[in-house]
Parts: sequence; C-alpha cells; structure tokens
Amino acid sequence: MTSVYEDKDPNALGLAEELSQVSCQDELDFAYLFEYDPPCVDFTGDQDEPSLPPQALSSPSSVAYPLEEVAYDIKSCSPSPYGDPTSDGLVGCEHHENRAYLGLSRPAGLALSPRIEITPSREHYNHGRDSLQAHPVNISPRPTLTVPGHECLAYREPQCLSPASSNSSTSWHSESFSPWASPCVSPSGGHTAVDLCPRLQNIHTGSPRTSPGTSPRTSITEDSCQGPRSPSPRPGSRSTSPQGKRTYDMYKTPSLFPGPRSRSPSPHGGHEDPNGVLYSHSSALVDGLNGFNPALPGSNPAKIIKTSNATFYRESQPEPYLVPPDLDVKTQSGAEPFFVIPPMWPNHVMPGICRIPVASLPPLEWPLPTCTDQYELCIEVQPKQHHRAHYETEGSRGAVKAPTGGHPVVQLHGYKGKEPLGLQIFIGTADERILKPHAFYQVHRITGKTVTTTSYEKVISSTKVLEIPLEPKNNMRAMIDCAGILKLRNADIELRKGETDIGRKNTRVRLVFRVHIPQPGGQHVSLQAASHAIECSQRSAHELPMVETQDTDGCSVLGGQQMILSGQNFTADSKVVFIEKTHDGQQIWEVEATVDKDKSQANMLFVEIPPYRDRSISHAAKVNFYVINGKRKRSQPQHFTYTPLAVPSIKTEPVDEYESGSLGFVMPQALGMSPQSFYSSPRGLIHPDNCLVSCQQGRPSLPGPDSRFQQQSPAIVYPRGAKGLSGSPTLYQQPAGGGVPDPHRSVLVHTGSPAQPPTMGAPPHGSPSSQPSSIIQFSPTNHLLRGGAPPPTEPQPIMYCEGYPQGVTAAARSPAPAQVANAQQYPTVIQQQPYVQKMTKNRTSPGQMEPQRCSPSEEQRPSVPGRVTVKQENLDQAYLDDGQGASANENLPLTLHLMPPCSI
DNA sequence: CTCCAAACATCCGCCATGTCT
DNA sequence: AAAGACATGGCGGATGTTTGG
Repeated sequence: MTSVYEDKDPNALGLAEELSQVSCQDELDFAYLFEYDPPCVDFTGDQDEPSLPPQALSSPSSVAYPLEEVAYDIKSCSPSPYGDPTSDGLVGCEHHENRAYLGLSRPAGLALSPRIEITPSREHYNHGRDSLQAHPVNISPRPTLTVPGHECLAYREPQCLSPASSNSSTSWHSESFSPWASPCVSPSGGHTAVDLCPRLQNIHTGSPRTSPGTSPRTSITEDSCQGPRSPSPRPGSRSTSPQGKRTYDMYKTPSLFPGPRSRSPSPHGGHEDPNGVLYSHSSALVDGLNGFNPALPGSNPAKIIKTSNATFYRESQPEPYLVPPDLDVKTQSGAEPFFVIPPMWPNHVMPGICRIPVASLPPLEWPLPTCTDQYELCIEVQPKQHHRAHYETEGSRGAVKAPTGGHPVVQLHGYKGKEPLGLQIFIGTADERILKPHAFYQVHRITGKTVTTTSYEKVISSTKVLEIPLEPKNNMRAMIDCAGILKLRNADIELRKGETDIGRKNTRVRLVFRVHIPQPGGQHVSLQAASHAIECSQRSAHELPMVETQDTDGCSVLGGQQMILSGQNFTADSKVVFIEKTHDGQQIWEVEATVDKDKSQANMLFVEIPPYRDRSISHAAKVNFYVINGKRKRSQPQHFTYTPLAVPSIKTEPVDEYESGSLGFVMPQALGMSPQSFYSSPRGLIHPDNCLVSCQQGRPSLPGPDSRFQQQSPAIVYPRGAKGLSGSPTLYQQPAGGGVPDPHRSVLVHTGSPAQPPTMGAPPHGSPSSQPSSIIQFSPTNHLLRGGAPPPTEPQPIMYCEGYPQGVTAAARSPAPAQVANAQQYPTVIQQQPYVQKMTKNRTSPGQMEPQRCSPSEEQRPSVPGRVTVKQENLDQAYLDDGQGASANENLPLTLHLMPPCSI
C-alpha cells in the first residue's frame, strides 16, 4: 500500500530530527495533537474525577503546548502512560511557532493511560522551572472519549504524521475533508492545530509524490492521508490486506513518530460485512478502542461517518452511528469537521461473534483445557510446520496453510446451541514452556478473495487476536484461511520493559484457538487448543531439518533399538546427535547416532539409538537429540528418555514430561514468564488472587511430537461481567449428579469480583474460611513435594488460593501443581522428591498440575483440613532445553485453601 | 580486536488477481 | 464485453545489517 513513509525527501525530516533524541524504540501507532493552554496546569481537571481505564483511551501522541513553557526537551513520562507499570513513556518535542508538539511513543500494543505526567529534562530543571516537573497531562484521542476539560486538536495515524514532506504548499486539509481540520479548542479556547502548525500540516498530509528509488508501487496520494484507511486511490479495488508495507528508510529515521521503529497500523481499511456493518481491522488503535466501554461516561464515540475505507467520528454527536455505505463523506466535510477514528470498532458494537467483554475472559496467558465433558475444541487440520512470517515492511505472505495445501481447520464438538460463537486465534509460543502469546509474532488478518472466512481483529493485552465465527450451520467448524503471521522486529520487542524473551532464534510459534461458550447463569466455558509448532523463519523451510514425529521416545540405557524419525529436509548427510545437558544448560554428553542411510529418505530417518553414557543409572535420564544437516542446520531438539536397566520404565505421554520441563514443574517466573502468567502446567491453574486448581478428565491429546503442547487444563468458566484479571477463576468441582463430586468433572469458574460469587454453588472466593486449607511446599527444583503417593484415581480437591496480592511475584503466582490439591497431606509440609525418585515413580511430574488427566490419584484422598505451603526453591534446577534454565526465585509461601466442590 | 557465519530485516521482482476506466 | 491500467496479494529469493561465536 501507499505510505508517506516512503517519501525520502530529506527535508521532510524536520519533526523527526528534532525528536530524534527520543528513544523511539517503542511504537507509536497513532499520533494525536492536543492543545492545552496554559500549560502547567493539571489538565485532568477535577483530580477526583475518575480516570478512564487505559484501554479506554487510544494511542498517544503529540501534545501541543505553548512553546515558551516547554522549551526544553521532554525526556520521559512518569509514571508510565500506558497503564503498564513496566513501561516508560518517551517523549519528544517539536517546537513550532507558538506550540510545542510532544511526541509520545509507546510500546507496541499498549494503550495509553488517561493521565500521565511529563517530566522535564535536566536542562529544564536548571532553569529553575520546577513547576513543570511532573506535569500532568491527560491524553485522549478526542474529547468525547475522555475526561472532560481538555480536548484534542486532531489525531491521525502515523503514516500521515510521518515526516513525509516539506512541501509547504501542501495543505493538510484535503479538499474534501481533513481529519486535522478539527475545530477542537483547548480548554482555554486556544487555537486549532490547523492554525498552529503549517509544517505539521505538511508532514501530516504528506505529499503526493514518490521519491526516487522507491518501489514502483509507491505512490502517495491525498487519499492516503485523507483517510488513513484508504491505502489505495481505489478503495473499492481488491480488498486490502490489513497490513501495509513500510520502507526501510522509515527505520533509519528516528522521529517523533518512530514510524521506523514502530508498528504500522496493521489493517488498513475497514470492511463491511454482508449486512453493511462496518468492521474494522486495524490494530493501531485497537488497544484503546477495545477498551471502549459504553458504561464509561464519555466513552461513546461521537457521530461516525464511514467512507469506503475509513470511519470517522463527527463532532458533537452523542452516539455513534453508522453511515450508509453510499454516504459521501465529502458532502459532510465542508460543514462539519470530524475526526478520523481507527476503523476498529469497540467490541461492544461489533455484532456477532464473541460478545463477552474481554475483561471477562481469561487472560491469554492462562492455560485452558481443550475439552470438557461436554465440549471439545479440536484442530482437525493442523497447519504446515513452516510458514514464513512477514515483517511489517513486507507485503503479506499469506495465510497459514495446511500441509495438504488447504488451511487449518478447527471444530468445536459438543456445542448444541444455536448461536454462533467466536473462535479466537492468536499466536502463541512453541517452546518448552507453557503456552503464552508470542512476543515476537502476531496473528495477521488476511483478507482477499481467497479468504472465505469472515474475521475480526482485536487486541487483547498487546496480543492481536483474530476472531472468526463458529456457526452451528457449519457444525461449529471453521477453516482458518485468514490467519497470517506477522513478525515483529526483535529489537523492538526486546526493548520493552518487562520483556524477558529474546527474539533471536525464537522463531517457532503455535496457532492458539480459543472459544468461550456461554453457559446458563451467565458464565462461560473457555476452551483452548494449540496447534503444533510452526517454524516462521525464512530459511528454515528450505534448509533446516525438522523432526515431526518419532516412533519412540525412550528405551533402555543399552540403546540399540531403531527409531524412525519423520520430518522434513532430511538429507543424505543428515546426522542425528544425542546430547544431554545439565539443568544449567551445560552439555555433558554428545554422541552421534547411526543413521541407516539406505533406508532413510527426505522425510524419514532410520536411526539406531546409541547407548546411554551411563548404564548404571537408577533413574530415567532425559536427553535430547536433533537432526543436523550441516553446520548450524539443526532441528529443534527432540526429547528422549533412557530408562535404567533395573527400574522398569513407566510409560507416560511425552506431554507430561515436557510440559513442565524435564525435571518436572517449573515455575513460570523462573522461565522468564511474565508475571501475568500463572501456571503450573497447562492443565491446572492457580490464580494469584483466588487460585484454584482443578483436574479434568483426561482426553487424548493430538498425536504427534507436539501433542505435548496441547493445552489441557480444566475448563474455566467465567461469568459474564467478571473482571479479567481482577476477577479470579475459581475451581469448582462438578458434582456428579445429586451433588456428588465427580472426580472427572472439575472446572475452573471465573467468579469475577468477590462481590460476584459464582452461580454454581461455589462459595465466593476469598471466603475459604470454612474450607480446609493446606500448605504446599515446592522443592528446590520446583517440584511439588508430596508426603506420599496418593492413589491415582482419587478425585481432585478444589484448591483455593488465598491472600495473594496482585503484585505477588511469579513464584506466588506460579501455578501450584495440581497435586497441591492433595489436601490429605495436610498439614504436611510437602517436600520435593528427588528427581530420581520422581522419575522412577511416576513420570508424570509431581509438580505438574494434571487436572485434565485427572491424576485423581493425588487428589482423591479425603480432604484434610490443614495448610499446605508451596515453597519455591532452587528454581535453577528446572530443566529446559537449550539451556533455558530457570533462575532462582525467592521462596514465596503460597497458601491454598480447599474449596467445596461445585458444578456448573 | 577482527573475522566469519548465521540470523535478521528489508528490498526486489515476478506473477496472479481484482477493480476501474 | 473486452482490453488496458493500476493496485494489492503472495510469494521466492537476494541483499544489507546485526549479532554472536
């Protein structure tokens, strides 16, 4: 698509250069101009006025101040303007005439907090202008969306704000209309942006020219700025991709609008459904708009005018409305200026699909089960194991495909309702850790004639999520032909505060599907299924060998058996190397296996398993092997277990072993997971607020090497209206008829706020007083220690986590192993079993919560009131592939309470 | 410190397809 | 209705840059 970013006119850098001091590593999806007059006032007006939640506001931007008051470089915002305590605000300043335009960048995906404080630089302090320290500023895309008392002048997308042109003759008014031509005034009746900044006008508008050297595709027309969502002069042409290209130059020109360093608003141009309802698919402001809450005063957008490719809010209109598709915006522009709004509708105005407020849904980091007794979310057709993701600077590389050439297919079984549901899709991690949204990849909405699936896009907690309908008429089956994969630049993501993952070589992802099924009483059951891993790098598809399946994952220390590997890119020179690493990542053993080259093919290797280095081991030894085609062309490590001669090996599914790390349960934090991730294993969950652990009946996971990635957690039921993170899921055990607890029917019920007790008979979390409590202690190696081996078929007790502060560290948030539920050990302090013992006793890691597999064993003992302390120690014992060792964490006592069973 | 290769990020070109004139 | 222009989508591959050994 066309982008003014591609204009390489060096004279166009004005604003960029002046703002280049800003560490624009973050993104700035949109820029807004605000006018405040005078400065040095608290623009929040009434301090007691409740602030809108961060989500209620859109991206940041630029704030106009009288020049004399901000004749210094703004260096930072404090506190974080994004509602994310881990993020800083970076502000640049452009002085022009009587205004200074402040640029505020933000980390990708984060919404801007409604109120920020801008801290002047040291230079400013030197001038004794301390009065401007902690200058409070309210940021809002438009008055109608935010706190009254201050109004934005205009706002626009980064494309239009980029330093594209120095052509002063270019008006930033389009002939028909201009998003900049807002008559908004400052609280004091100041000027409009139009009046203030001719240069910005130019910049914002861009110039209709193509710089030499740019792609022939590049052309800048007024349309490109007139409607940020009008990527083409011919909007009616072939449906546009939600993603536009950006040029490399952009990345070399730091600016107020770190376009180069920022993510372009992914989708451009809303689209209409057959009913003429406009759906937008821009991610740019999705964060903010997702947060639109009709219940919030002033959160309703004003009048909306829709053009073929853009949606606009008109001024002074109390309610949003849709303009008929045939409405000519030009006829409106003359009389009334209006704002361009990101073509992403707030969820509450998006018809169909998931109507459940995002806040009521389980966070994406939470593990969810693939099935319950009643429902099952299945990936009928897995995606190809290679898909070259595209960068923002590239054109789309299409949707993820199936190996057969089609597309992945997902189906929800067991749903008897008549209402269609929304199937959510996002990109998750594919490493050995617990599934969570991938920091370096985002799902990318693919449109076009080849795409048959209607999709909607939203952003949930910085993660782009596609939503497609699951309709009864299609047997709740959906072909995923609209999901591409966007690669975010490593540097951008790694610079985020709080981001612990690295992007380099972190190129494997999974498609994660979620569905939320409404239940009587307002709750909903949430299911999740994750695809097998998809390699997203460019070269891997052609060069890197990939093991897809192995016919065995273990043998005795003697080796000698034949193992058949199937996969891709095997060559005659392919070698198979077995390695063993210590828990801290040090490789202590490496041996090349013998490959039967006569039998082997391009997609199949016949390997003779080498003997283990130590035949006298008394416990199973977990090692890895990989296929290597040559220097640095090796597959992902595969798992293999050597069993001791004397001890009979207990065969378990690989999923059990690998999901929690080879040594068992691994604390999320030790793995660098975000504090928001509270898991133990995908099959269980403890929420820091009110934890619960559950056990779900086991269901066969998908076959194949990646079956271990199948998230199988207890179903989580969230009542509508519950607050996402504020509310807490609570585990309830379904009584099997007559209120008799069924060990195989435990589910997690999101109870929302404490004031919102679940409707399923469970006590409100936070009132576990009547329930026995227990203390569980984690071992130094993150293993849950148990006093004894519970019978494997006992029902799982319901766990309740008490007294967790929100800010509790990951250790506390860490999912307690399902076995925590082993209430009978109370008041026993559970000690970790030695790895050896654990492995020999039961390869299902004791530290894992295995709700779905329902290792009832642990749970079925009679509940004994008491306390179990969960203690986390020696996390470095956690074993991860590739040396992804866990880091030590402080011990955090975790108090769990048993909750009475309840059913849905 | 340099060198080198891998990985990353971007650029280039081509073809297919769709819409508009 | 057909043809041409123009645009985007969807690639494959090349190339420049960064990073790590």
